[in-house]
Amino acid sequence: MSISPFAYEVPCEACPLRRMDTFRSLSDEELGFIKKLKTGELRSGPGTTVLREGTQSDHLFTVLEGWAFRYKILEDGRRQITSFVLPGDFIGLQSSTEGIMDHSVDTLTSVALCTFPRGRIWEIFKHCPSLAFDLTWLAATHEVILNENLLSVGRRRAEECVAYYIVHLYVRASDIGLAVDGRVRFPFTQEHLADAIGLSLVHTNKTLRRLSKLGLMEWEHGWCNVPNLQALAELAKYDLTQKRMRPLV
Amino acid sequence: MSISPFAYEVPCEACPLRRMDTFRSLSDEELGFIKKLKTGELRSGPGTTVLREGTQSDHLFTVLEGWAFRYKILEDGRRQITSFVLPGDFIGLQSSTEGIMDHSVDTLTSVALCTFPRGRIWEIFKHCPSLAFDLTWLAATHEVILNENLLSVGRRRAEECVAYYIVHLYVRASDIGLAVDGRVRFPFTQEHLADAIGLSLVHTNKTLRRLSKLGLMEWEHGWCNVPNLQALAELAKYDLTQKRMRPLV
DNA sequence: CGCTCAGTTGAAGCATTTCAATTCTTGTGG
DNA sequence: CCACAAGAATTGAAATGCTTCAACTGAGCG
Repeated sequence: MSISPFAYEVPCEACPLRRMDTFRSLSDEELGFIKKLKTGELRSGPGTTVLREGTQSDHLFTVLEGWAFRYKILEDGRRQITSFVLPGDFIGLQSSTEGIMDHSVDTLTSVALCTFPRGRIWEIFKHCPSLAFDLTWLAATHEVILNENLLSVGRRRAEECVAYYIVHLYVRASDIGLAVDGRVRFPFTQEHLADAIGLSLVHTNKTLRRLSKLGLMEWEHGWCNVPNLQALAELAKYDLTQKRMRPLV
Repeated sequence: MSISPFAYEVPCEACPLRRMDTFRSLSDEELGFIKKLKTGELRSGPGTTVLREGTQSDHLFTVLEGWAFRYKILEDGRRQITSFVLPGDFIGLQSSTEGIMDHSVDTLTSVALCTFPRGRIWEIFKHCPSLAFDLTWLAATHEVILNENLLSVGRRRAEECVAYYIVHLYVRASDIGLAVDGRVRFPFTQEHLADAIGLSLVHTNKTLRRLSKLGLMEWEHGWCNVPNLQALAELAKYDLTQKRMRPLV
């Protein structure tokens, strides 16, 4: 996985997201609008807390590059990762009012974020409905992810649970063009995975090993390969066909 | 709990939601817009499936009255309830594109829904940004609920988990004025609760009994009373102060 | 080259599930 | 108004999946 390929601020015309065919192309008007709203970029190294639960965030972010994750923690340290954040994701909107975050976001890799002032979000709705619609669509899409994960954590057993999450991440990353020779960068530890699926680290590890020995997946040195997605998805009792697609408008 | 207090279609001016002080009041323009979009009402008895996962829904709904719940099921019948649906909630938006639902919605009581054609949602964004903003805010609010529940299912132990969910529902229902003499209608079975928190029915039952004996809650004949919310919330390690509020706009 | 963090493994303990049976509620028809 | 059936709640006991503890191995880094 490359470190940021651009050394300083990116003009929206050259936004790396625009090159991904997962995202719809924008009209000149939309583009101009985004440019006007964009206040800058935030670059952080791995292991940085970008947003902290309980604090107020004056900015919303679009992820241009890198991996991060959203999570909540109980007072005694138990952590639940609610979702992973990949390029194209929008973060900061999922807060209660007044910009108080209901969860934290930490980076996993070096990350480039595009920043927008929260106070001006309203302008999007007022002047650029198509972008506002995208925003809502993004939120709805994220909700689909949360729903499926909730099903997983609540009702799947360890083996299904791990299998599901591997498939989920593998597909998501592949969809935005992060696969290289069928392998996808997994820039996180087994502990992160454990915290995402609500299992203990040890049991997650043992389950991973079992899946590996069955030849259903390989995850070494930060790269993951799933030779037969269909097979792993079936083990997870997960319907691969319900893939997310782009908005109607 | 009363059956629908209105026998036939409700004009938006008299919408029961408008009487709740949780919801912001609408301008004449907004009201007119909603009236134009509203295509009718859907009334269903308890135990009805309003939306089914995998099917296409041409309508979006606002809940005027009654309880329902969103859920997903695995092929072998294991069910995860992702959230309960109360008056003021919006359902149907949380679908993948093309209106294919990613989850189902069943009613718990008699329910009155206000219906909007999905195909015309775009008009809201185009012509009534403030309502579009509300829609997004609603989605973000729901995400907060999902996040907290995910934390619960994944990382809280049985006792905390049950305590959290009771508090959550009690507060949510109270907030929209459903509390009567400090008691709230809980029109669902212990099995529903079990499926919401990802525990077995038996263990949920035993945990409920324990909490009851501790005097932290009473739930009988479909009504729930929590004499000391703070105490129950503390047991759940849940911060009651992070209450949701209404949108900025 | 040694320190630290991530991954791995076995074994013991325990929370939760599953099984099975009984009681309590609620609604329905005689 | 009572008897009965069906659904919901309750309880004990056995089974098990997952967690915790503990120890070791391996990889990456200064």
